[in-house]
Amino acid sequence: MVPTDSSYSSTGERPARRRRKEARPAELTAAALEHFVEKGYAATRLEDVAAQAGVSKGTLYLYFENKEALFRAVVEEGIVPVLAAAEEMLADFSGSSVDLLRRLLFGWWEQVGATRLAGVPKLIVAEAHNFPEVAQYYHDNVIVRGRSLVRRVLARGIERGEFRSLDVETAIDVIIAPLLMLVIWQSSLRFCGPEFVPENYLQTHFELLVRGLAAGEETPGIGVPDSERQGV
Amino acid sequence: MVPTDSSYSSTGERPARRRRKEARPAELTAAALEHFVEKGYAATRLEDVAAQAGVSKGTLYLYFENKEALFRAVVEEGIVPVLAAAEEMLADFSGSSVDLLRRLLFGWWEQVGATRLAGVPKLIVAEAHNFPEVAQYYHDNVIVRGRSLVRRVLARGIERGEFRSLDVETAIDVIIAPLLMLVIWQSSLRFCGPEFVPENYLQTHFELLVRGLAAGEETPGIGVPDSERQGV
DNA sequence: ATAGTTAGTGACTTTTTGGTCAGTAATTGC
DNA sequence: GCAATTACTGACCAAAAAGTCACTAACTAT
Repeated sequence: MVPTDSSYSSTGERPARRRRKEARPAELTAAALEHFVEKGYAATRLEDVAAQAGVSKGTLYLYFENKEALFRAVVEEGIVPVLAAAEEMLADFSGSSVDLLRRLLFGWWEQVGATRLAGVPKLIVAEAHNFPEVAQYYHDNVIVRGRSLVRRVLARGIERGEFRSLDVETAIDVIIAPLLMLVIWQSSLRFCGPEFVPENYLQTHFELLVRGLAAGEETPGIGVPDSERQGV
Repeated sequence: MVPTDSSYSSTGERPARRRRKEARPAELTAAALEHFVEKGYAATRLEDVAAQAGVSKGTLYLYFENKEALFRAVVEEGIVPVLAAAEEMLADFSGSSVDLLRRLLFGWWEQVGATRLAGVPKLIVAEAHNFPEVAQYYHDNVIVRGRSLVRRVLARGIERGEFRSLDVETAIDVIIAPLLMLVIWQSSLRFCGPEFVPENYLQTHFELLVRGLAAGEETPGIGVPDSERQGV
């Protein structure tokens, strides 16, 4: 995010030039992610990215063929490992499905939502049309696998009689949507004041979900609106 | 969206030039909305926008001072009337709060989600940082008022004993998030295949909500996870 | 008809920025 | 030390797109 060696002396001369072949790519993609999320792909100037990473524009082109390659690297970096960890956690879990769902939601928040990775969904949403192949990559490696995680939790809960049976595929989307919206909000509209607490938001979402999924008696009024109901 | 008079003759000569002072601005903003949503603000070429509206670039500059003014016009156009209609509907409604909530969700879908206006949220999300004053306008005139609508439905339901009491402000966000995510998805990732039906998605969201909001006995397992519970 | 008004045009200028490369200096091997 | 290597620099180039304006032609009033 910031050049590691930023020891300006008080006289204002620039920091000594350093050769750090290993560290450059990660510093550049980190800086690029920040700029892409903040300003969008097209409005991001590579010179600014390079400057934030503490190098010149020419150096950026030593490590990335062009702007699009940098964009691909930003997206492809560091997303998959998180999913792998979650998949493993889910495989050997023995508690209730409600607990499992809670773990999934809050684990996601800690591993993704509260980190710099939270900017990626906004980036994908904003640039999907301009980079269809990157969007496809994200779809196959993040969306499909993420949906699969939720699907397994729902199936488990239904099988064990903890959740009522419902349209699983659609429910997955409804469960994930507030999570995505949370990070998208945070990385675009910042005027959700200090009274907005992500943990409370997640907790409310979770509570609504658990009650909404719970097996039990029918809740009245869900099917056809009263106003459109014909006398029987 | 498209030049009204697009009668090319079979010989390939261009359509006759027409003077249509009144119609131009709306046609230009409609074309611009499409391009902005599809490619993003910075990647949109004004020459393309003008061409799609059936005029030259010079004409665009007759009606809008510059690119940013065009962007502002796109956002400010045609959002408020929809909200006004919803506010009125809500004011004189006498049925159950569940029905009211249903009307709000599906009414929003018909009036916004299924129209070209559906692209605006993605546009705002993507460009909020580059146009803080436009984001502020959208916040004050759409977000605040939209949240207020949902707040009144929830307050009404709680007051009448139809809904349990809960953290209303946070619940509002959780209710709105899947709606926004729906239109954002649709205007960016298009690979949600033909098996994805927005109406089903809305119905599932609604059903989860109604059960989640319903007044009634406590559902176990919501508070502290079993795994973290100490013996009493 | 026809002179006057103004919507509309598109070639041109200006600005911005992605991308290049000849040169510089930090590091390594001897 | 000193030469060889190469990470790094930033002035420069070229392409793209915003923005301008002298000119054209559709409409209008008389």
